[in-house]
Amino acid sequence: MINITLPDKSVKQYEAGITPMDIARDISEGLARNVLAAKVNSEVKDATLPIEEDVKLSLLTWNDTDGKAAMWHSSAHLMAEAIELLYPGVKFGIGPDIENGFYYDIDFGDHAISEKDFPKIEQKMLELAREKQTFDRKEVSKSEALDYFGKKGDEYKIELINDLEDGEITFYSSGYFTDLCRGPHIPDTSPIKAVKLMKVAGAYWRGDENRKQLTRIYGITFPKKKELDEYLVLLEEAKKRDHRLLGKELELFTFSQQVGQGLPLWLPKGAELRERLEQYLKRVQKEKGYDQVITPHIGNVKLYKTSGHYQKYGEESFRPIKTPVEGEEFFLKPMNCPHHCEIYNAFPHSYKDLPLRMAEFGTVYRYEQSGELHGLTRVRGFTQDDAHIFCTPDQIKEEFNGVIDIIHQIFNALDFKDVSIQISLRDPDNKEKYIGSDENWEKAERAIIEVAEERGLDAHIEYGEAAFYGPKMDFMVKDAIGRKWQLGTIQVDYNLPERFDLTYIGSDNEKHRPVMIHRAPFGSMERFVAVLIEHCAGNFPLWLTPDQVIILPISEKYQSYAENVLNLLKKYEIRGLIDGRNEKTGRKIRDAEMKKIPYMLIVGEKEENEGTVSVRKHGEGDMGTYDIEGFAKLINDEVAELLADK
RNA sequence: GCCAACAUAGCUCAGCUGGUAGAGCAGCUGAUUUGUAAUCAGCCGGUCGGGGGUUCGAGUCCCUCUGUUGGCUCCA
Repeated sequence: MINITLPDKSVKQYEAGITPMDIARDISEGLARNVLAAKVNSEVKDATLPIEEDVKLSLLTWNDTDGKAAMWHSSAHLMAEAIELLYPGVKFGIGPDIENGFYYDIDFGDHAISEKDFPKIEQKMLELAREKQTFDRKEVSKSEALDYFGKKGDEYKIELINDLEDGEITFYSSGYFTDLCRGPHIPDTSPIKAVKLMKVAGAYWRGDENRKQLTRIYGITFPKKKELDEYLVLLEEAKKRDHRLLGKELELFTFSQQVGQGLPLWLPKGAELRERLEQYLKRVQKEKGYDQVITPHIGNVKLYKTSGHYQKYGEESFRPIKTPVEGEEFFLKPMNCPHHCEIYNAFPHSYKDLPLRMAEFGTVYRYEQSGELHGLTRVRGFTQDDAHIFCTPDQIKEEFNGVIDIIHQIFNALDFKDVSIQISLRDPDNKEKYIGSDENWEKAERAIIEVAEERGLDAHIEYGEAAFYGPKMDFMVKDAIGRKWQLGTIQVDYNLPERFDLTYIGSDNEKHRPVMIHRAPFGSMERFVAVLIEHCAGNFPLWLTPDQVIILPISEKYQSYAENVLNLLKKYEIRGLIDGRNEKTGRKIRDAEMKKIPYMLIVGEKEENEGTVSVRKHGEGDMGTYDIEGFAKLINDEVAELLADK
């Protein structure tokens, strides 16, 4: 007999060789129907594999991430089977489960596949799923495996097998389809009740752009049709929040073919909003001891040879600009740091000057591959809320703390509640890759980890993800519908101080090398605004939104009263406009709601006589009557609350 | 850059297998003077992304360029 410990800590005894499926059946028939896989100790396995010794066991269902993964991985096999039946002779790459569904990379040979083919593949998958095909695991020797795919003529699988050790190779067969696969899989295909293929895309074999591009088909499956429908609704919701759509509707920004792809044009409302963000950050930074600087948009090629960027990115950048007479070469600046290093070098520095914090909303230009461009999130010209802190190695910790304060403060003001952090450190097994002394790296890495610990930040460490010039800390936010975005960053840099020969005189009257910290709380204004739009679905925080109020006179008779109200509100620093159109109030309200203006003030005879406004809040409705001062206080209190340094 | 799809009025879209462009909204004009999510009527508006080809005839078929979208690769 063996002891099986279940998640509720209860222990059950069974004959050795029992399967998780049998145990599920022993617990309840209902559970058995829902079991997709099993977690045996810490490994996820097929629910049909026998257990021979004492283990901890969790039975995984659709409610478990690992259960979903098994289902989706099995769905990838099911799709492959359907495709193999419909398009004989295709060759298969890899087909894993992903966060939302699965994909399979397939070489269709000369046959071009498109989304038009999806319905027939989906139908075939459902048909096969109904056959309740089991996933049968089989251990095979390397030569058997090579023999099978050799006969099939699938060079991709052969390449994969060649990278595996003999003895660790398993095949899974379901219905007419056999695949090289580590598993685990669901017991049979019956839980796959709803299938949706999402998109086709090209994907390089093994992610290598020099190798053949396979056709990747993405899909997702569910145990209930209803869940698929809900998922599609969620996708619709994400679509409605798309910053490219809202950017156009709310007149925030646009693009022009004439100006060039990836070069955003900020419209008045968008520019005003962005300016407000910048002013806010500037104010916070001023309080925290930053100095604002301004540098030009181009820099001599020599600057980038010194910084090393020329050697690294020269060929993949925009081509240099040449002066007509001297033939001198200049590059559009791809980052601000080299310019800032030269500002540092303009004067000698004492240790007493440090830390020196140099901030600039610097617009930079980077050549991005055309296929990479996307709305405001990936562009060729953008403005970083950049700053460089020049400090001693001992000051790193304190400076990190200061930057984190700023980041928290602004995320808070913008209603990003769910913030997580990635700390990227050196690959401990590969220290030669990095510039800078071992001692300095250790000091910086320790400082970053300590800061995260002392502040109790939700941080995780990634080894080997540091830049070659220093460790970094990246800030991720989760938006209102649960998507993760990478925003701010803080990076330690030992490289540029070296390359630009930055020094300060220490208390020992000797020259020392400062450390540089790059930091950008928003990252780029463009990307940040995009994320903000999607996060708040265009309903910006009151302090930031282009128009805070719109005054809706009931008829032209009340136009002058509306103007009086607007002028009074201006005195309280409240931004607004009047909808003086010859339209019915219902229409004006509707239009104001669509423009997502936070407050609507309806004024007619009653209000004019009493010197009041009738307040309607966006998305909520009638709030009753306020006098002007009372309303101004309502607005200003709300703004103060949002901007309070919590 | 690569794979695939798409590109028709300012916006959202219709236009079957090729016969010479249509709706709603927006805009303009007029009527209406309006009380919490669309008042009515009329008018204006497109060399169907650019170029080339097939055809008696191309928005529709083919090639090519540009751009957009979804991925891949990349991201100082």
